[in-house]
Amino acid sequence: MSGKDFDTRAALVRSGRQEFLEHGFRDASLRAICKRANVTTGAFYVHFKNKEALFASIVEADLGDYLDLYDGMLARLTAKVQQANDNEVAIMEYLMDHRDLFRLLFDCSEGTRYEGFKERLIHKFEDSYQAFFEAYACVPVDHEVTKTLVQMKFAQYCSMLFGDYSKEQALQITGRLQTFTRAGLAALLHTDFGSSG
Amino acid sequence: MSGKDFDTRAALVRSGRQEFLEHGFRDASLRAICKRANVTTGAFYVHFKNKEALFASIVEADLGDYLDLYDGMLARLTAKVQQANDNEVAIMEYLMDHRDLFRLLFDCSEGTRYEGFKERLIHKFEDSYQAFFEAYACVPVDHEVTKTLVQMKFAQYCSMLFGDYSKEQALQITGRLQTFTRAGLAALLHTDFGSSG
Amino acid sequence: MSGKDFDTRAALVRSGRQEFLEHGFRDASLRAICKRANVTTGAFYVHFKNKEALFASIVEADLGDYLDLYDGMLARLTAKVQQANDNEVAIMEYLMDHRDLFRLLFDCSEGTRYEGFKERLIHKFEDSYQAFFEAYACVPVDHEVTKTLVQMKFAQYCSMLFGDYSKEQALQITGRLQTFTRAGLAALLHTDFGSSG
Amino acid sequence: MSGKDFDTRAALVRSGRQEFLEHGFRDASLRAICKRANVTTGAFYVHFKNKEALFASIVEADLGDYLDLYDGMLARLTAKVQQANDNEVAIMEYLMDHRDLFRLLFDCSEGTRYEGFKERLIHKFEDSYQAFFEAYACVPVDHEVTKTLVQMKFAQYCSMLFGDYSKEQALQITGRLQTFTRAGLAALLHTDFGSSG
DNA sequence: AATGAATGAGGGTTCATTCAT
DNA sequence: TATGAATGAACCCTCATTCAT
Repeated sequence: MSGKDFDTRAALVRSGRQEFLEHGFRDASLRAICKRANVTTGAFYVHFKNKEALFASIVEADLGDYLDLYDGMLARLTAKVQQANDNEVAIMEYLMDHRDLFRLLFDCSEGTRYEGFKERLIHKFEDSYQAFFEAYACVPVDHEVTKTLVQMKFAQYCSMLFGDYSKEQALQITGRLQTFTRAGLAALLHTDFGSSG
Repeated sequence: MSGKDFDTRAALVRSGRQEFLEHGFRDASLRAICKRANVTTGAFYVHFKNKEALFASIVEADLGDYLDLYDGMLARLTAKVQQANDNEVAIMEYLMDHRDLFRLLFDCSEGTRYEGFKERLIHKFEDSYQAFFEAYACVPVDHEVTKTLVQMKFAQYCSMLFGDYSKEQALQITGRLQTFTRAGLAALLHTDFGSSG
Repeated sequence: MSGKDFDTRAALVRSGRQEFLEHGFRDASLRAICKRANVTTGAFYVHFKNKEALFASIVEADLGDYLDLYDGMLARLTAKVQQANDNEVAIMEYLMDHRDLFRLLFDCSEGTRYEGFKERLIHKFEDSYQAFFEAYACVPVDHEVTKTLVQMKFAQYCSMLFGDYSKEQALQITGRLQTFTRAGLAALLHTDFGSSG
Repeated sequence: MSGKDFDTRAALVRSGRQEFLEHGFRDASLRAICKRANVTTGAFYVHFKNKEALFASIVEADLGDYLDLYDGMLARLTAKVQQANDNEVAIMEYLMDHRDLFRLLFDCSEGTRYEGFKERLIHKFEDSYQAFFEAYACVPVDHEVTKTLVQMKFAQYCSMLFGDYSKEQALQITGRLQTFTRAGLAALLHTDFGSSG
């Protein structure tokens, strides 16, 4: 817990984040992470049990201490969906505020215990969407159609997450796309959502 | 030309396809491919110049001989988009007819010369969409919005490609989603596409 | 002994000679030899027991059937030396007439049973030179000096053998160098060899 | 910087030198080098980037830090030749003081960036000799004759370098051979070099 | 006589992790 | 806390040779 300790650990977290983002967990080299952090491999193992522990540490650092990753965040995100579809901007804002975190979890976690995170989150979204459809649709929506709609929604998220956008741009695009999504869903469900969402 | 010859090569292609689909090109192990095919590593090199040649062979076998991969297919696919949006089903059918091919190219080709295939294809789609919008939209569409729409469209394709659907199911879902997409675009462009596409 | 047989064997001998000359025995690839000869590896083993047998065959083909390599040729060559030093040109002519042979034996035979051929030949030369010196020198010549003189003589041979000279050029240079060698030896031995050799 | 560290590296340098001298760079096996040094293959790569780096390290260790290999040494050696031919002993002494170095560079460097070292050095010598001849000869000397003379000179060097001589013996033999060389050149050039060189 | 697929050992190299210091 | 040398398995690939056809 001394100042030096913190520096080393912080440097590893920083360089680990970069390497994992660039190459993914499996293809990231521990040596490269250490080299980028100006730290020896031995020092690494003082702070982290192994490569995966570094990944976990990065992911949890991004999450902050107040959030229980596995349950809390999914609940948090899906809760917003359940408030109907007028909170797209809120979700996008949340994702953009934890950009590296979601990039890592969505695209770079293969080989860690977080593998499949995106898929699990998608599954929650599917349930939420399906519930929403059952509540509002004048016409039944096939579950497989829902699945694909959720995939498309996640593609929208990822487009922002992995694109070169500022948070402001991302929110603006999200706003524009709400027109698209809302009209599309209205047609699909034979439901009029009104003008405000 | 003996029976045995064909068997080994075919076994390598089969096991290679599986391993590449499961782990991606880079993380697939040649030893594992050979073991799965009940073949020694030396035998592998009788049939293929190297690991990438196996990948190329699989990809080209899927393509068939009638298709020029790099130019032909992109042109072929994007041509369909340029015919407006009433050929979604045709595109989906094409993709589903070459399912493993596109799975490999879209998701498992990192480290091969096919790397970036999906991104290049997406870029072509962006151009096509943008051209389409400029022709039909009553309201200008921001290029960044187009990009995200294309990402969503590819998510739709991938949802079928990587999901557990028969071609028939995929086409049916695609049909249902046309309602969604068409209405969404109409709202976005302030354009009425009529009832048939 | 059929026509076809001869062709294959001859092709292997020809391409083997090239590959051995270019890479040496050890670093020459049997596959490359076969490929250059448009012959399969299997066919190779019909005609030759193994890689070394091809080398031996090449060397013996060059020698002709009338010459017993190990003893005969050494005797032949060293006999000339014993006739004093006025047969330099004859030796050079002999070497140039069997140029590939001596290139192979001198420089490309590592790993074969011919390895050390040059060294053995050099040793014979040393003996011959030493005997010559003992017969003609007015002053004793240290054996180690003899050794180096023989090395230099072989360097002269190799300079022609591996250089890009026609036989005529080689003989001409040899003639010029006789002036050098003779005067040098005369000074070393305190002996006057006269003007003709 | 610990004692163990130095030992391993030194052991690898020592065994590498032996293996390279015995088999040449290309045919030396890293595994064999490691085994001879009682070290795992992994340990090798702690100390050297790759096989060639070990070779370079050995060569540069032999050179010492005061000498710039590529330019410096060639200049150094050829400079001596340009001082006429009375410095044979100095050259020989220099070579014998860096015996393994020159053995490696002359005979074992194929496949490394030092490949062709001897040939380049020989070329420099040819230029120096030719210049010397043009300055002192009463009779023109054909360039091809010069080439062969240089080859013979190098044979003399190599005879010492690869023979089993002490430095003292080598210098003594060199002295004796000066008689030979000087008289030979005098005859060839029709020039009297006097008694001292 | 000829094929060419198959073998299995060995090539150089990289890896995450351990451990004496 | 930190070092960095060491491990040993795994990586992709090449080799001379064998053998069923």
